[in-house]
Amino acid sequence: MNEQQKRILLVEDDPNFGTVLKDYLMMNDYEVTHAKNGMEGFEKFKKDDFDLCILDVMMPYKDGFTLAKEIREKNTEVPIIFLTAKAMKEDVLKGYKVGADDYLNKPFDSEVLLMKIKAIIQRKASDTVADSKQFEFKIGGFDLNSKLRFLTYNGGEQVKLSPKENELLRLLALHENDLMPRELALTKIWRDDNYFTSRSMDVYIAKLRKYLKLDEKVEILNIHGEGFRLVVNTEA
Amino acid sequence: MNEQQKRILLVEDDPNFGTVLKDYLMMNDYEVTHAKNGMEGFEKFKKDDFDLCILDVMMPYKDGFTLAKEIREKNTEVPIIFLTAKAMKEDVLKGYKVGADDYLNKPFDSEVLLMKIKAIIQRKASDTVADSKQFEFKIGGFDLNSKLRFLTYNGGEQVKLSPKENELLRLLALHENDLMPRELALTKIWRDDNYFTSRSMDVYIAKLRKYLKLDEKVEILNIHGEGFRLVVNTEA
DNA sequence: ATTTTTGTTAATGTAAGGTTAAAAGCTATA
DNA sequence: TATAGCTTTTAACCTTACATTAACAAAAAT
Repeated sequence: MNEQQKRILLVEDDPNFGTVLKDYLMMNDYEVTHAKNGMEGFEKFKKDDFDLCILDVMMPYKDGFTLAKEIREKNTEVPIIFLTAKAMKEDVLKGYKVGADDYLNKPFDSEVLLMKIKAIIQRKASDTVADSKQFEFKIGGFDLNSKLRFLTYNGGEQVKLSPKENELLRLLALHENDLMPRELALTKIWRDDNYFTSRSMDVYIAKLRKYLKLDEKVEILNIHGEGFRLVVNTEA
Repeated sequence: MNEQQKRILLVEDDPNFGTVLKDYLMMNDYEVTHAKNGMEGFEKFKKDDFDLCILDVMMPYKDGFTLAKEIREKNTEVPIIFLTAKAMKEDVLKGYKVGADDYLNKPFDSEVLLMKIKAIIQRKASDTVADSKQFEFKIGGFDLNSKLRFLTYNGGEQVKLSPKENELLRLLALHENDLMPRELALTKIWRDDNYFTSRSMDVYIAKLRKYLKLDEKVEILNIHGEGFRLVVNTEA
């Protein structure tokens, strides 16, 4: 077998620590690009295609969170790990809002980092692959253009979708006729899973159902405790 | 929300360390059964269904390797992690021969353990799904889709099943025409075996019988004191 | 005959989901 | 910086879905 080497963008301003970490990761079969600050990090990010970003939070010019936000604007998928100088709850929260997949307090055990990297990359690999690039869907009489965020019924009028509406419907469409687990939507779209985000999602389901009412063959079913299922009934 | 809690069997004779570790794992959303020695460990293993076993190697009466061997005889799948007092190559090898999935030298970083657990459980999950988890069954004129939790009769309308209904019917289907022991359903589905859960199960049997009435060739028979048997009569 | 086990229906309590509306966040633009 | 126009979250209230327990009848075992 032999998966191809995974590519990591490491943004770390401390030259000693940065080089050591880079070498360590390379020894563990990752291809590592090391940027010395946020600016450089973003440049390198745009130029290349990474499987994971490891960002130091404390950096001159451009801190890790700001960089992460910029990266997220370009790419909503790539996993991000933050390195923080010490446990700072505020920061951690802020990090999660940007869509961090994990964070680590320096100094950290390098083996822990390695395990996290493995877990994260593997997780992403199993979700994403084919999915991540599909933006147009036929759903019964509807056409969803997920890039431009609109829904048309029988070529007629276009309904504009909000970002969340759009992502949720897209996720449902990707799993048409199959279970779309609640948890999946929450982690992929809301990047958080708690009572309120879950209720928020229910609100969006209600909105989507309203849009989809035009075609009575299309419906969103609930699977209690599991998630939702977008079905398109074939028969009359 | 969400995946169900994973169950860990922890066999560790040092009471202090054992309790601390148990608490730590429980804080991280695992359900932990703690056994204080190999004997007890094996008893608990037989009674329940675990997703992972963590075995201390050094234990009085029955060491971890011996226990692992016994466990393997009952179950070739369940992942096993060994805790060894210190790096001992010999032992490690011996462990792998028994089919250990990993080992850790005490003292170890608890976060590392956590990551290993996650990785191992996930890996198993992804192996297993396809094979051992069968989700579609034909039962006479019925089709059971156990993933989406519905039952159709002759391609007609879909009846939604509750989680318990679904799991119970699936278990019966897995043993079609054969005895499905009461105790099996109780430990696998209810994860508990007492008067009330047993009565609860009877209620579910009644519910399933109601659904299955549509096809008079399909029935659930009781084997007094033993369990139930899902039969599909072939002749007219 | 009488004690256990099972069959079945109904009642109860709790959790999850459906829906709408109000509040809070954003962003752009005046 | 105020404001208009959106998006998203939170709140509230209601309905449905589930699992358990109770209650009583029937069947099987002793």
